[in-house]
Order: sequence, then structure tokens, then C-alpha cells
Amino acid sequence: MTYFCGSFFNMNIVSTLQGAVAKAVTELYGEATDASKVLVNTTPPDFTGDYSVVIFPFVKIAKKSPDVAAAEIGQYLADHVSEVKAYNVVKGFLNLEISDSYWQSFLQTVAGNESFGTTPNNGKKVMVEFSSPNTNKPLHLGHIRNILLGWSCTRLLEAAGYEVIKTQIINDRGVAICKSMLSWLKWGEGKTPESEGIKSDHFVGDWYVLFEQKSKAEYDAWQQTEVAHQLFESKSKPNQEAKDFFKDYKNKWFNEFSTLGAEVREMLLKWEAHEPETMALWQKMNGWVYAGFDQTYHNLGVSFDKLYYESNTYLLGKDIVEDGLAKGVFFKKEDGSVWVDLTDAGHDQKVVLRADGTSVYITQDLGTARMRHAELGCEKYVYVVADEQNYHFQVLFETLKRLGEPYAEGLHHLSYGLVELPTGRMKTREGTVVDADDLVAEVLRIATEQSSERGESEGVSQEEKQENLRRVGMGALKFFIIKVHPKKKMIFNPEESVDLQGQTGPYIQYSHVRINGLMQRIARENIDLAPASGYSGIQTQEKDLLLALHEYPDVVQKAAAEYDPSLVANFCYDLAKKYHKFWHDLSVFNADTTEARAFRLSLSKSVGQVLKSGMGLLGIEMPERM
RNA sequence: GGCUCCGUAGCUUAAUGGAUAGAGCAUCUGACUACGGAUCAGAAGGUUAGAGGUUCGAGUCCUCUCGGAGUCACCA
Repeated sequence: MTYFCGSFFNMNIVSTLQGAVAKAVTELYGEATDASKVLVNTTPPDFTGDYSVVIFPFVKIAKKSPDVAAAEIGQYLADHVSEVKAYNVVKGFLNLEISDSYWQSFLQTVAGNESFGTTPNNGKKVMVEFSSPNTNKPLHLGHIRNILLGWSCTRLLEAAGYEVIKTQIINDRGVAICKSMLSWLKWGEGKTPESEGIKSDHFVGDWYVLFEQKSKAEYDAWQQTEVAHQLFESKSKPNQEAKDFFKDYKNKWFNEFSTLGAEVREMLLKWEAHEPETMALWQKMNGWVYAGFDQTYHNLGVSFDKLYYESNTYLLGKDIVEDGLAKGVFFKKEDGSVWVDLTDAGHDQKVVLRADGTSVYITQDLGTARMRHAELGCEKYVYVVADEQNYHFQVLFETLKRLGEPYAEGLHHLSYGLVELPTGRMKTREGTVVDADDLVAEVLRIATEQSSERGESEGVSQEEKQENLRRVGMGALKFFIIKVHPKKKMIFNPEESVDLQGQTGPYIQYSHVRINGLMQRIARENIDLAPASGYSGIQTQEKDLLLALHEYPDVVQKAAAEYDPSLVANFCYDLAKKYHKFWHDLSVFNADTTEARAFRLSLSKSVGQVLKSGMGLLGIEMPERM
């Protein structure tokens, strides 16, 4: 029989080959093989062929040498699979050449099909939680990595067929925001973002910073007191320096000795009592922060479907604790505190409710998880949170599993490495935190500077020029961050992040701009692409593009399944690189024949589409010109 | 100290257990009177931290060692 593959929508050539190889092994050697385990790769450049089959796994079954088995399977494929034009064997690898007619029909299914690579809606819902800032400070570089990862994941999951609900939990209550509030109240003299001409979230952050400075001054002074000396004498470890001792002691001091600390706690109590003046102040300052965040989110091109506020969720979870006790998943200690014991899962015991009946961090996460599932009913819940919280999420998910929550298997922590500068970790105290707004402004400045040096955007309106510059600048920044595997700690070099050449976003955008130029000419001269099907003798540069395009749907699926946008980023770079090579080596409009011209135009159109689609999955837009 | 993660060229990084470890930056050298040179080609740069093991085959899996990070709060 023949495995001709007429439709690309349900089967591609790779799975055809896998199935045929499995069948060949069964028929030739009498042992069944799983088609999905047949290894089919694209053939490396130095060998003849499009795809290669690894034969080693079958030599035991065949009881023949790798080369003999490869030749037999190759012959079987040539006889039974119409797309296989020829084969050759090198050291146990079976290299297959695919017929041009296959590539012709493939190209026809791609060109003009905007949804190529994406899966139709599968009727399932998934929630992705990302960003989740505190409201006492503006967003910084760490948030940017989180936001880009989260956003890209939502796009990937959509492309894989899910309905996606984008959420963030806004940490709008607690000690941190109270510090900003108190600071403004004490020293603010009624100033506002408007009166000072400062972006409103930065304005609030400045009061937080001032509070920390005042607090530090108070602490330094306190360390000279008799009480402090006595504490140091009695509580320091042997040979411990005063500096190290007081560094460790800071929290305790703030809670027990600091007058500012006492004032902050008083404010927190007033907030919890819903004291009207405090609530008004809280709302005013959070309002400033949200206005600032909105602008930053807008600049980053992201949005949310549903917002959760910690002020509404921080008391959740008490009922789940009762539930856990009833189910015997939790237990109560003598002092009344409630615990979960995960020692058999390699974790420790963990408090889920204090002796005084108040919540801890994990309590609200338990409650929020249950509430959200009741509200959203998703299949999966993805939490985009930095890897310093790996342990917390292991404990959280394991606990929910033991509680028998129905969504427990769908929970996923998308953990990512911290962003560091070439000089090391960002530190608030040393002022090395890279501010999100500053960074965005900087990449736009560089893009503008580079563009004016090239001076190629004449005859374009000012608005269009601005928009294209924005896309290039943001493209550089976003690609730089997202090309790195999420799990890996990232070294962020500000200078390299705005590079516009080499393995960068603009490099990919540029290949799209070139294609855009071709498409405009097609429209202008009314060029017919139909002759493409009469083209024969596909060149290696063209074949490389076809092979890459062919891989796109699998890349999207894999990236979605692994929550890994870097796969798509690297794919786009690879495709753009192959297109630049093609562009350099082969003439499109000056091709020898109208068939070749139409084929190359059709191929270019497909590459343009896929690049736009792939970069779109990363949240990167394509400029029309640059 | 326990647990987890990471270690690839000077730097930033890629590689479902498959062929000679692939790119970019930086360095050096070339390529448009052809569709846009933010491009292309070439040179140089590697004991994949180290040592064992499993396998026809290991950067990838297992064990140990070294180096780095995170975490082990009735903080969030």
C-alpha cells in the first residue's frame, strides 16, 4: 500500500515516515514497533537528503548490520511511500529525499493560511497568572521577564487551542504599602504626582525608599544605645562582628524597638479595622500606583482579563484548613496551630494556620486556588513566579493534591531564573535595580538613534515612523529576554539588550520587512503566484526554508506543552537566518523563469506569515519598514 | 548541613540519547552600478567544570568530586 499524504492538516511527512518505518520493520523483521518512537530528523547539511531515520534501534530486531537494515528499510520506503524519491545510507543513518511535488503541495497549504501552526479551539480553559506586583514600588527588570514569559505563555496556549484567562494577583496590602503610606503622611506635605511631575507609581516608590532611609538612620542610631550593646553582648554568636549581628537582628529590632516600626504596625491595624482615613489614604496611594502600572503594561503591550487583589483574598483559606483537618490531611498541635506533614514526600512539616487563628502566606494561596477554580473552572492553572519560590509551590501543590482538589493535577509553576546584571544581582540598597520604564525609554532611544543614522524612512508619516521605531526597540528588548530558556538564570547586559544586529529581534524583523517589500510589489504590479506550481528543481536555500516552515506547528505545540517561549524565539531566528541566506543567494524578481519567481514569492510570503505569527507568540510586533 | 537547580568558545547562548557540539557578540578578512548592507561569506576561538559508569552511540541518563545560585520563617 501507499502512504500518500493528501492533507497536511492531519498528517505531515514526518509522521508519515514514522508510520512507514514502523510498518517496514514489522513486515521485514516480524516485530511490531511503535511509530511514535521512530526517530526522524532533518538531514545535516553535509549529507544528501531531507530527512534521516536513525536505524540503530532496529538492528537487534533485524539481526543484521545497521547498514544492511537501513538499506532494506530504505528500499521498502522507496517502494511504498510515494513522497520518498530516493534514499542513501551512511553509517547506520538512512537519508531520504522527498519529492518536489510534496513540497509543492505543502507550500500551497501554507501560503495564505494565516492560522498555519495553530490548533483550533479545544474547548478547554487555562489560567495564567503573571506579573503579580507589590503596590509599594514601580515595576523593574525582574517583573519584565515575568511579564514577557507570562504573556508569551498565554499566546502559546491559545495557539495550542486553549481558551486562556490572563490574571494577576495584586499585592495591595501589608507592611510594604503601609511604609509608603506612613512615609508620605509624615513627610509628604501633601505633595502629589501631579505637583511633582513624577510618574505616579514612581512617586509612591520614592516615599517607600525614603521610609527605608529614615528607618536605617533610626536603626544606626539605636545601635549606639546601651540596650543595643547589651543585646549584642548577650545574644551574638562567638566571634560574630557587630555588623553581622545587627544585620541579622534588623527584623527583630523593627518589630520590637523601632518607633517607625510601631507606627507602621499601628497603621496596619487601622487598615485591618477599616479605619476610614487610613482606607482613604490606602486607596489614594494604590490609585497612583495602578495608574503608573497601567502605563507600563501598555508600553509592554500586555493586558489582563481578571485582577485579584490580595486585600480581598488574604483572609481566604480558613475553610480549607477546617476541611483539611476533617479529612485528616492536616493536624493540630498543642498550641492550636495547624500543620501539614509532607515529610514522606521529601518536604517538611508546614504551618497552615497560626495558633492565634491567623493566616500565613500559604493559607491564602490554598484558599485562592480553591476560589479561583470555583470561579473559572479551568483545566490548568499556571503560576509564573521566580524560582526562589520553588519550594513554596512544591508544598502548595502537594498539599492541594492531598486535599483531593479536582484541579490539583493541572497546577503548574512556571519557574524562571532571576535576572542578574553583569555586575551581579540587582540590589535595592545599592541602587542597581533596573527600572522597567527607564529600560523601555532607553531601548526606544537607541532604536531612534540607530534609525536616524541609517536615514531610510523617508516618505513615511511621523506617526508611522514612531510606531515602527517602537516596534523595533521593543522587539530588541523582548527578544533578548525571551530567547533564553526560562529555567536559566539570566545575565542581562543593558548594552547587548539594545543591539539591533545579529541574534536579535530586529534581525528577524528585518527579514520580514524585506518580505513586506516584495509583497507590496506583488500588489503594485499585480503579479500572479499561480505559476509557482510549475516550478521544478528546488534549490537547497529553498528547501531549507520549506523544512523549517514544516517544523513550525510542532515547535508551537512543544513550546506550549513545555511552557517554553524560547523554543519559538530560536525557531524564528533560525528561519530568519535561512531567509537572509536565501535572499542573498537567489534572485526573486529576477529569477530565470516566471515559475521560479512565483515559487520564490510564494515561499517568501509563507516565511513572512510564519515569522509574524511566531514573533506574535512572543508578544513582538513586526514593523512595516525600518 | 539537608533538598533543588545551574556549570557548553573571552562574553551571551543553542542542541526530543544520534552523524564533525550550532549560533550571536567581540577580533581579523572579504562581498552590492541586482528585489533594502539592521544583510551575506570566510578566519580564529571547545578536553561541554572534573572523574567514573550505563549504551551500538552521552553536553544530555546514573554515581562521586569541585564551583555557583536558591531554599530550608507561625515573612510575603
